[in-house]
Amino acid sequence: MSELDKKRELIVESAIKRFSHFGIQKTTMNEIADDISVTQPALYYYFPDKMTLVIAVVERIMNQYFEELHKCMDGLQSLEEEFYCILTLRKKFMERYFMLKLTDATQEVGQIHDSCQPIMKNAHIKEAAFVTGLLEKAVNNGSISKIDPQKMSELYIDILTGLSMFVFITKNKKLFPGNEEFEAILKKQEEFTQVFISGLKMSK
Amino acid sequence: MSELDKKRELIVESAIKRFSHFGIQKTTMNEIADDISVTQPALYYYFPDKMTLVIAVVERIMNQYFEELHKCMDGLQSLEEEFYCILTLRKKFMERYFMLKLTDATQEVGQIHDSCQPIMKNAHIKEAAFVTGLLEKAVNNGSISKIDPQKMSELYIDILTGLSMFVFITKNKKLFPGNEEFEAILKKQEEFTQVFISGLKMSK
DNA sequence: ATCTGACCTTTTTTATAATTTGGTCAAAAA
DNA sequence: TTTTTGACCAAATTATAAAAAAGGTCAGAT
Repeated sequence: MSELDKKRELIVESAIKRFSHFGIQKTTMNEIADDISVTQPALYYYFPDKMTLVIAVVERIMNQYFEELHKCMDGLQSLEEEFYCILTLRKKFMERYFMLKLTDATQEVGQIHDSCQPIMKNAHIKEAAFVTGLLEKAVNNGSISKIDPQKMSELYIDILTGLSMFVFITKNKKLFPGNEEFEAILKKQEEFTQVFISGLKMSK
Repeated sequence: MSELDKKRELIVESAIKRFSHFGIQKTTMNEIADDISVTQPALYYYFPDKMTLVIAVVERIMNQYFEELHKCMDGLQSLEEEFYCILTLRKKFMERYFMLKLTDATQEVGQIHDSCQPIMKNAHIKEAAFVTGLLEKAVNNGSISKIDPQKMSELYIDILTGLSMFVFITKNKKLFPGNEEFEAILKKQEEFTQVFISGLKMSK
């Protein structure tokens, strides 16, 4: 890794810390510069603008997610185990990066979050493809019936996301959610997963 | 119905029209008064404050929902038919009263929507109880397995609501959603319902 | 019992000034 | 050449104050 890339990494690391604590909008380029003891214009030598830095941060987070996703699948046999593993990993990342408002972006100023949309869309496609793979394996296993893996994976993920939003919006009056909310989401997602898998086992 | 109640009805009708077109916040008591050709203080003879009027409006809408819900169940046999009927009715009401932000209330000023919360919570309980009834019937029918009707009805409704939020938040960049969004929601909800019912048919 | 005009208080809007922020650039430092 | 800086700018954000509009009250008219 080149010296330039090392510094880039340092900046991204610092940005992640502030972004995930204060949010993207509440973090200034000056603060990030201070964190790594350089002046603000120095940042612009590594990243042409804030948007590019944000994108680098989000990409890094999503890559980490998929890395851990593949890792935690190790040794799992059943679709049940695999799905429950996904749920806990999603919870972990949602808790950690909630302030980035990666999924909702409601009431946040547009520009920057709009620029993340392509990455998030790509991540969604990637995650859907991953789940599709799990479903195909299960179909070939004979552990579930011959459904449309593509369609079902998309539906599954959308419902997981929808349930998160549901809890945040209806149950959360506070500024940011605590452990109870994340637990509530997980519980609902688990309940759903159980029925969903049963549904997949049934022939259409 | 007394003369007083008639006038109250007139006011509520007028309020519903404006609320569902411009939203609650953007509708003034003066405008409602003008609509029925009285001065603004006259309204306060029938409703002590705006909040009370809003509550009356929301209650009226929810009552209408449950009335139509019971009506459209007539002659239906299977759980599939019943669930699909619920979906289309929910779509109808969501389209009609979207501007009231009954379910989300994000970015809306708190006070008034907070006052609707008890009604909406009650409506949720009522709807859940209704679905519970359908599930119990289906269990007794033998058309689905012996699941926990209470728990499953709650889960079902929460996922329906979650899917609505999902589409609105992720797919809708525009200020208010059009027919495509409502159709997208319905489609996802139908797909989900199909798998869900299959899941209910499986024994745990 | 129902409604009105006049009035009050609190919010919300609007207009404007002050500040901060993202971003640039020539020149210095490494 | 590569990296960093101080000085600077324009656009966006925030702070402040004035104006308008909103919700709500009340004595008295109908």
